[in-house]
Amino acid sequence: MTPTLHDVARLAGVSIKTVSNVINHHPNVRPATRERVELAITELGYTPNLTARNLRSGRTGAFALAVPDLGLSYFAELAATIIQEAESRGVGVLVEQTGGDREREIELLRSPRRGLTDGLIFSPLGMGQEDVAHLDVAYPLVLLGERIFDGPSDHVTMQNVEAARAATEYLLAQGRRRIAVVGAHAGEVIGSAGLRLAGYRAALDAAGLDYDDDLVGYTTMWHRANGAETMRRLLDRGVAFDAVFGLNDTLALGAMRALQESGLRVPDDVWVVGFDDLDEAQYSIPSLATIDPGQDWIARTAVETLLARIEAPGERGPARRLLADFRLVRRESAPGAAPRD
Amino acid sequence: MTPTLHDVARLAGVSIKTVSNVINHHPNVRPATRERVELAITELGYTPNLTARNLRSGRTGAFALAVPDLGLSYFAELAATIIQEAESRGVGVLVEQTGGDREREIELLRSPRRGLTDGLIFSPLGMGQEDVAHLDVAYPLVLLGERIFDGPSDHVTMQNVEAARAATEYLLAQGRRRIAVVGAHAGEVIGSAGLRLAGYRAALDAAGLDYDDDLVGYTTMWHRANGAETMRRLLDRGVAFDAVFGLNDTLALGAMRALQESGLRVPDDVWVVGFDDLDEAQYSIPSLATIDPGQDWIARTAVETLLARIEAPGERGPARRLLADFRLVRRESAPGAAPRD
DNA sequence: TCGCGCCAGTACAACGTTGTACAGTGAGCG
DNA sequence: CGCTCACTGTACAACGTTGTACTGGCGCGA
Repeated sequence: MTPTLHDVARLAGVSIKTVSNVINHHPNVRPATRERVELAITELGYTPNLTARNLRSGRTGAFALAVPDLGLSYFAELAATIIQEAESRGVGVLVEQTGGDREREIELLRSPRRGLTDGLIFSPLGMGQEDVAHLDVAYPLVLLGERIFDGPSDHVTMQNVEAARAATEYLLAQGRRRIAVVGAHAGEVIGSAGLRLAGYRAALDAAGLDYDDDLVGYTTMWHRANGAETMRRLLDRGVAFDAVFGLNDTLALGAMRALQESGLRVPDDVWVVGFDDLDEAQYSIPSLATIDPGQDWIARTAVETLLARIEAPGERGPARRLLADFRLVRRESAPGAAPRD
Repeated sequence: MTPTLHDVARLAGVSIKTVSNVINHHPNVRPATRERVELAITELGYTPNLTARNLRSGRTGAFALAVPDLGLSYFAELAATIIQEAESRGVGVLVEQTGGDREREIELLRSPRRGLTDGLIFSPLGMGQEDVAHLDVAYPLVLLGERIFDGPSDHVTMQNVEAARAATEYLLAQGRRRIAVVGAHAGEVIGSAGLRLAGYRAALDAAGLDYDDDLVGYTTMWHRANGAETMRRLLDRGVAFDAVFGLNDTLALGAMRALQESGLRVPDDVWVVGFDDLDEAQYSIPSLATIDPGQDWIARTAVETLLARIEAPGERGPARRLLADFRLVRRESAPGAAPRD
């Protein structure tokens, strides 16, 4: 079927190793020979068999990226950046979706399909700190997110507590006093929801304000629908608030939607701040103030770190912790002046 | 390093072929032997080397998916569905982004990385009908989208003309008479923009209305920003309209954004209909009426078709054309009664 | 003129797996 | 008792590539 080194070698009248040498630009090939071989290559339309090459070299030239769901804009944008970064280094990306399901995440770490790639960038959602041992795998692994800390692998993540605190402090500095939260996870301490809620509480504390659990809307998933539904429950409860902190942008957008349905106006009646700085946040009505958690940096750093591990096998070295810078993005939904620096 | 068949065989005191037979559930292995081998496998933590297996079998158990950009919600949702479908069949998906760039799309079709997978689902954006010959490749290929028709490969696509016509007819049936278009591509005949504009014109024709180019907003990209910007230009031009047909949802959402900035209200002053039925369209303010072009069916069908080709190599068979059903989704931005069926 | 070293190229093995051909054992049957 | 056959299991080759060790020839310096 498809031509191999043997076919090219036969046509060019040389050994297969010489053809291999031409392809890999090894020295010690006479120009005349090189030319003859190259002619044979183009004539047959030869392309090296990557599988065979991978078997020899032990490398595949690809890594896997495991995220909960590309339907969630945050992960879609993360994947887009990671794939682009990988592409610029000539590396392919196999994308896996876990649905945020703990069992599937654990399974995925040991899946035979890992053998198709040289490493994994993994953003768990269902697994938690108790599963840290599962991360002790034989291949290069870079962990993302805030479900598990101090694991055996490199970890690239964002400043959830600090950024959430900055968002809350911004609202407080602009005179907001009753700040509702949308998207908390009951009882969670670490994890994006837990950490961001902690940042919110830290800001309240620092301002000498009491934490009021009535202002906190709980949910499980972070889809738009959950944001809207959680906000409706808060409104039904009848507690007054003058601002909303959505623990991510989709929640905040869903919440804005529910606010508008109830006749409240953003930002006239209620200010809203989100978290993630999705592309969409710029174009919502009103545009959504949010936290840019440094996703581009995270994507780039995750790829760099993983490839470095892949290229230096053996040297385990200590696990690295890498933290992105964040930035408050002011927009119409929370139109205050820039905070003092 | 990682154990191989040899290691397992040595430990179990059998030949490597017997171990292979156990792993692949071949018959003619005595239960006692099987047990001994399985014990050795778990003891060593053996996993088959997929690369070697692929070299033998000529299959990789993965296919590639090439889309312009996962940052575009439409493609993110498409990729999510395709990956999920592939996963349910035990197949991996390598995702490539072309940026919609013609050169990169052509290059990608011949990239050595194709050798890492068994086939390709390809959604071109930069290539056009003149590039149809590039699709004549040696591996299984399923084409998506509306850039190229009657190519040598299977093609799964949607009813652009008919669906756009249905959207326009819906607006006309509800009494709208001056329908602006956002997102047209100048001079394009095929391609999503060209076909959907054709559907729009067909609806006008059928209603005995004249096509007015002043109502058509042109752009190149289909991002939210382009929708907003194009709408602003239409407004600046001062032509009156009572409805907007966004050639996709992101354009329509951007356009809604610009309408609201200008003080116009949706749907009180202007109705808006989009195309794609993104998740986001349900949660915008107001929610966006749109066309559901049958994306789930397209994703499922593309995977099925590709895997069928992969599993039946040799038999080229005629290229198949597969068309999804569409559906008008009424929402707040265009709140008419259901159209008669 | 001889010998050394370098260049060009070759032969072979190996990566880890699976298909094919074959060998040994024991049971069943005439 | 001997033959056949089914059942287990083995040895070897092959998938297509690249690293290693090697060979032959030529030029150059002593």
